[in-house]
Order: sequence, then C-alpha cells, then structure tokens
Amino acid sequence: MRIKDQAAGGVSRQVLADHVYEALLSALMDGRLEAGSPVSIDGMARELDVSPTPVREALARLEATGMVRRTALRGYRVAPLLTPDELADLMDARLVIEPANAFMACRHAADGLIGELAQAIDDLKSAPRGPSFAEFRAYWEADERFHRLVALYADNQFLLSAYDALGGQVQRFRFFGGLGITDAEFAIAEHTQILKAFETGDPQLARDAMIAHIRGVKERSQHESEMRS
Amino acid sequence: MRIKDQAAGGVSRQVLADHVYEALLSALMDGRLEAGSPVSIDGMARELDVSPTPVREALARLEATGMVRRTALRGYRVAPLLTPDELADLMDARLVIEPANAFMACRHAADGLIGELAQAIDDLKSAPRGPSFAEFRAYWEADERFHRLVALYADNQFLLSAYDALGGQVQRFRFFGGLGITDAEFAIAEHTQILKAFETGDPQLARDAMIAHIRGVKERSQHESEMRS
DNA sequence: AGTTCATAGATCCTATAGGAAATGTGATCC
DNA sequence: GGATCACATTTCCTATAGGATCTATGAACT
Repeated sequence: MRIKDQAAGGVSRQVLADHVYEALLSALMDGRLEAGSPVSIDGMARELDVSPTPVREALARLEATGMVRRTALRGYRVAPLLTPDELADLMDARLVIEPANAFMACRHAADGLIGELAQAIDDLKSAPRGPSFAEFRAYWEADERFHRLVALYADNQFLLSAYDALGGQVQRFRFFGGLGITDAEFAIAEHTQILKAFETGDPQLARDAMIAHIRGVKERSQHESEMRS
Repeated sequence: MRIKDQAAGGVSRQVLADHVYEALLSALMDGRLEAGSPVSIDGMARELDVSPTPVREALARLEATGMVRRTALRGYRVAPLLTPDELADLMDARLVIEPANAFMACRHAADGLIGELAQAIDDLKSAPRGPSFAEFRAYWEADERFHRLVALYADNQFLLSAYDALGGQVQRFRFFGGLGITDAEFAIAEHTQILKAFETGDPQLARDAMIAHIRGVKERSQHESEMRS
C-alpha cells in the first residue's frame, strides 16, 4: 500500500515547479543564462522536458528575487548586471541591515551560533577559489551561509525577510567577470573578527565588526569595478 | 490597423494574472479571506471565472509578499495574523530600515519630496477613519504612501526592496479587529514632525523624527494588543 | 457502539491545445 | 535598389482534460 511512493518521494514529494526553479537558479548563478537575454517559457519547457505550466510558476517565483524581470506580454528576461553605482548602493543597504542583525544576534546568541559560524569560516578557508562558478561555488555557499546565520539568529522574521530581499542580488556580483575570488584572505580575516566579537558577547563589538567587514567588501568591489572599466 | 486594441488596452494590455493578483490582494487586505483559511486554486478560478492557470501564477507571486503560504502538495493558505510579539518584531525591523531611509532621503531631497509628503499628511487629516476597511482604506493608503515616499527618495533600489519586503505585513496589522484608526492624531503629529525635519534639511533630525514616530506606533500597537487579550 | 474500510468529492499538479500578438523572412512593387 | 506587405514561425497566454492524492461521508463488521 503505497510503499513504492513512500520510497520514491520520501516524506514530502517534490513538485515539478521546484525542480524547474532550482534548474533556472543554477543556470542564472553560473551565467549560462546571460544577463539581458530572454528566457522563453516554451523554450525552457522543451529544454527541461516539462510542460510550460511549471516553468511559468517557477519564473513567477523567481521574479520576486530580482533575478529575472517580466514585461507584460513579452515574457521574461534575465535582469541586467549591477553597475558600479548599484553595487555601492547594495553595500549601503547591507550596511543598514546586517550590523543590526549582528547586534541582535549577539544578544540572544545561543552557543549554536558560535559553532556554526566557526564552521562556515573553516569552509571558507578550505573552499577552492577558481575562476569558474563550479570551482568557487562552495566558497560562495559558505559566505552566504555565514551572513544568513547572523540574520537567522537575530530572531526576527522581518529582518530576515529584508535580508533575503537583498540576497538575490548579492549572489550575482561575485562571479561577473569570472576571475574567481580575489579577496578571500581579507574576507576570512574580517569574518573571524566578527566571530571573535560574538565570542565576547558584546553586541556593540559585533555590530562594529560587521560594519568593518561590509565596508571592506564595498571598498574592494569598487576597486575591482574601476579596474574593469 | 489595431486601433481598436490600442484603445481597449492602452499602451500595455492587461494580463489576466494581474487582475487575479489585484483581486486576491483586495480580498486579503479587507479580510474577506480570513487568516489561516485555505485558498483553493480551482475554487478561486471558479469564483473569478477564469482558468486555474492565471490563479496559480498570481498565487506564486503573492507568496513572495508573505500574504499567503504554500505547502508542497496541499495548496495555499492565508498567512496567520501577527501575534503581539511579531508585531513588536515588525516595528523593530522598521526601526532598522526606515530611519536610514529618512536620513538618506533628506540628503538628496528634491523639493518634490516635501510637497508630496505634505500632500500625504493632508490626505491623512481628511480621510475617514471608520471601523470597516472601506472606510479607512484612504487613510491607510495615505499612510503607506508617506513612508514609501521616504523609501523612494532614499534613491537606493535595495533599501526600497527591503522596505517592500516588510510591506505586505505592515498592511495587515491595521485592520485586525476592525475598530478603525485609533491613533490618527498621534500619527499625524509625528508625520508632521518628520516633514518639518525634512524642511530643515538636517538628515540627523529626519532620522530622529522617524525613530520617534515608529517607536510611537510600536508603543501604541502594543498597548492595543494588551487590551485585546 | 466503536472501528475500519470503501466510495465520492475536492484539490493539486501536469500536459496538451488553440487563440492572439510579436518577430522574422521573403516576395512584390515603385 | 529600397520600401512595403504577406506569410510563417515563435512566443505568450488561457482554457480544458486527466491522473494522483487528500479529505470526508457513510456503510459494514466485530
């Protein structure tokens, strides 16, 4: 009695739209779908060998992340890359939200947070940093995990939503250009400072460490943008 | 040569999913769709006299706003109402984002902003404040417009996204209970203080005025929550 | 009487089909 | 030769149909 289904699907069966969502996210992240290029619903359905219906639903969800944009009757397009100015704006927005997250997370910081942050830093150290997305994906994943942990332990669903609202864009500046991670040593050092601040339990210190980190990221990314132009 | 279509649809023809989105948003806002109740895709399609496909797409978009939640194979439900603690969290999150918006908006505040803020305050004063949503809808609209203007003039798309990520929830605490606007006088006074700060052109003042306002909202809403329980 | 089973209904999910609009290509005409 | 028009293709958008799963009502059995 339905044992086969249980074995196949596990506790919660996967929905096809979720698969499409993941596939599109991957394609967007590693640049197979280039910025500005159109994303055809029917075409993507043929490519993924599904019907257009789940593709349509996955794209509707992706639109909220800012990765794709929709025009009324002309379909979806991959959102354009960030200009240097927009990159600076993104960092300014992070400077508003993430230091507050750090402050709050430090107050009711369970021991769990310290350990998980340390783990994320270790993963950063050991992850490869090559030029292709496949090579530095683990690095990006650990970086994203570190910051999201802080947002998570701030224990405020609305601040987490606000952080996530930035997330879709955060992912994209890392790989544009495909020259790999160039500031890993700086980032790791700054993350370690944040961890140390959490260990002291002083919220003010945690906030300041986060500010210093994001300012560092902003400065370095601006520098790279200038060199590229 | 397609003049009829131009006249009918204007510059950009409406898509059916957009209509469904608007209809659902209205139903959610004025409580016709109660918190916790399921939102059937097929049922809603019958009720609105469309096919399930556009309903599915509209719900996928709505999910990102936090108004509805989706469980894998069991459909959508209206998100539950905020508890007093969650309400406090929401205000804390606003205290992180909106004062920063006010600070930045004040720096490159065009004259347009002053006038539009004044208009929003005038609308607040003249709007009815009755218990039903239809009665205080104009009030809510003016309130929302005031805060979004500040976010808009901060001139940072990411901060605007972060503000919007809170927006879906902001809308919902206003009408739960249906006793109308009880703190209009306080709110109008605080908004006026913010406007005055903008007129001086001092970003620090604008920030402080916004902080004072949101703290006021938080205090008053907590008070109401206690009385209700 | 209480539990178990079966049937019916509702619902979600996916695929298919077809209409409408936009885009691209080739032929015709000045 | 260049512009215009007709046609085909692509694409979006919506509707319909059917399979799979969940829920609920009622019957049968211990």
